[in-house]
Amino acid sequence: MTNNNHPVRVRFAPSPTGHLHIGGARTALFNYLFARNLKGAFILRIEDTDRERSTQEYTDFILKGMEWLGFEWDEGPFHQTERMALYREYVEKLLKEDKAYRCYCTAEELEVRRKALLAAGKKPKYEGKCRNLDPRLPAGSLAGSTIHDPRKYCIRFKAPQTGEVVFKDICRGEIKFNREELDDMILLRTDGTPTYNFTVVVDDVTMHITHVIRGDDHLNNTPRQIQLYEALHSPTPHFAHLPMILGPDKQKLSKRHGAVSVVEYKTQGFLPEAMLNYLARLGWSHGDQEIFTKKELIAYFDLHTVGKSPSVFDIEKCKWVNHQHMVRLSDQEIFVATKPYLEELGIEIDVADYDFGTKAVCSEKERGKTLKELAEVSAFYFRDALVWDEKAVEKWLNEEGKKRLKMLREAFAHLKNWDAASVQIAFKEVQEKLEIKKMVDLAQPCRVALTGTTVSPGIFEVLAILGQERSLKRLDHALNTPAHK
RNA sequence: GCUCCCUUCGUCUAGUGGCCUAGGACGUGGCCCUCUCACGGCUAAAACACGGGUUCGACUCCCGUAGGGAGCACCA
Repeated sequence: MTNNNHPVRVRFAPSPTGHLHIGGARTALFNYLFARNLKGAFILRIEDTDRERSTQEYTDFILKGMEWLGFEWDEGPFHQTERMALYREYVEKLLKEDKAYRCYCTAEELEVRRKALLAAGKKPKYEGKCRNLDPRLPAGSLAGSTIHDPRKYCIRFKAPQTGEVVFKDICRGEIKFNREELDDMILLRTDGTPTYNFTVVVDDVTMHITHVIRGDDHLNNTPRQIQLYEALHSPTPHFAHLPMILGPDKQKLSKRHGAVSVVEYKTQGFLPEAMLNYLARLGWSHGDQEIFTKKELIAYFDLHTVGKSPSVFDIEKCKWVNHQHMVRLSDQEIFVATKPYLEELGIEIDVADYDFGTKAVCSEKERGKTLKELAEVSAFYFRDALVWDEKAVEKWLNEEGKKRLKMLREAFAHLKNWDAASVQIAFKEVQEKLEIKKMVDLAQPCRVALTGTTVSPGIFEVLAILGQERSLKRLDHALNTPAHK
C-alpha cells in the first residue's frame, strides 16, 4: 500500500487548548516513528479553529514539548486559522454540487429537539429540517451572495442516508457504521468559521496525508469524515486508532494524576529518550525487549503490532526505564545532564571542578532514578554545610562515635597518598587498633560526618572523591559540633 | 437511550488452534552479595472477565452476557 513513489505522509494535529500531555505525546510519537520508519513525512498542524479556547501560550507549550521529545517535523507548523479561505472554497464546491446546504435552524430550536429525541430514547441527530430547502432561495452574505436574507444560517453537509461506511483500521481491523447513524453535520458555523470534522478532512486532503494516526476517541468521527472524503472525490487515507492512556484509577489521564504537560517530566528529571521508550511500550512491544534507543524504536516500530486496549500510565515503571537510560549514559553525559538540577538546588559548579563533579555525580548514579533525584542525592558532595539527618547524628555521632572518628581523623591526616585504596588501609588499621569487630561501627560515624546521612556510596569511594582536605574538614566539623540541630 | 470500540498476573505486555504446567518486564515478598543505601544475581506469589458454541484440541475462531471506554455539539 505504500511504495517508493508514494512515501507516507502523516500528521500530528493538536489543538492549542491545553498542554501537550502524555496521551498527545504518545500519539505524536507513533506518528513520528511511523514516518521515520517508512522514510515518510511528519507534519505538524495546529488545530486552532476554536478561537475561544485556543491560545498562543498553549501553542508554545506544545512546540516546546515536541522539541524536548525530539519530534522534528518536516512540514509546518500549519495553523488552521490561516487556511480559512481554503475551507470556504471547499464549502462552495460542496454547495455547488448539492452536497451541502444552508440551515436556518437556531441553536435553541436544535437544543429542544435534541433533548426531545434523547428523552424518547433515540439517538439525538439533526433531523434534516432544512435539508431540502430550495438552494436558490435568497441567501445571506456568507457565501458571497449579494441578496440578503436577514436570517442567520450555517452550512450543513448533506450526508448520504443509506448504506454503510466500512473501513479497515490498521490497529483494529474492519469497522462498520450504518450511514443512518450519521447526521448532517455542520461544516460552517453561523459566524462563517469551519468546524473540526470539516477542517481535518480538507487539511488531510490538501496535505496529502496517507495515514491518519490518532487517539481512538476519534473512532466515531471517522465515518463522518469518510463521507466527506467521498463527497470531495478524494481517496480516503488509512486510519489507525490508538488506544487511550489511563491514570492508575483507570480513568482518563488528567491533572489529578499529576503531571499534565510532558514538559513537567523534564523538570522532574526524566530523559527525553526514556520518555519515548516508556511511551512507546504503552500499547506497543517488540518481543521481550524493554529498553530501546530512539534509533531502535524507529527501526522496529510497526503500527500493525499496536494493541487495542487502553493502558495505564505507571510512573514507577517510567522511572525504572528512565534509570536504565541514565545508567547507559557516559559519565560526562550524566554530569552534564544532572548539572541543571544541581543548580536548581543552588549548587553552582566551577568549570575547574567538572572532574570532581563528574566523579561525585556518577558515584551516585545507582541511587537516583531521575536526574532530579540524582542531583539531590549527590548534593552533599558540593556543600560543606551539610544537611544533617537528626536520627543519624543521634545514633552515630554520639560520644563513642566521636571517639572513633577522632582516631580516624588522625590516621587520615597523616596519609601521603589519598585514594580509595590508601584510605581503606588507614581505615582498617584504626578499626583493628580500636578492636571494632564490625566495620559498620566505624563506617557509619564516618559516613554521617561526611554526608550528613547514613546512606551514600561506598565510604572509601566517598572519601576518595571528596579528597583529603575536604574530608578532614568535614570530620573536624563533626567532631567540634557538640550537638547538631 | 442509541452507535462504535475494548477485556491475559496489581501494572505494561508476549501469545495469531496443539510449542501454554500461559513467557518477559515494573512493582511486591524472600534469599545471596555487602561498610549503609542502591545496583546486581537467584527465587516466590500473581492473569487468559463469564457463559455457550465451532473443533480431535481453544488464551487464540464465532455468538451472547457482564464490565469498561468513546461518540451522538454551531468543542477539538
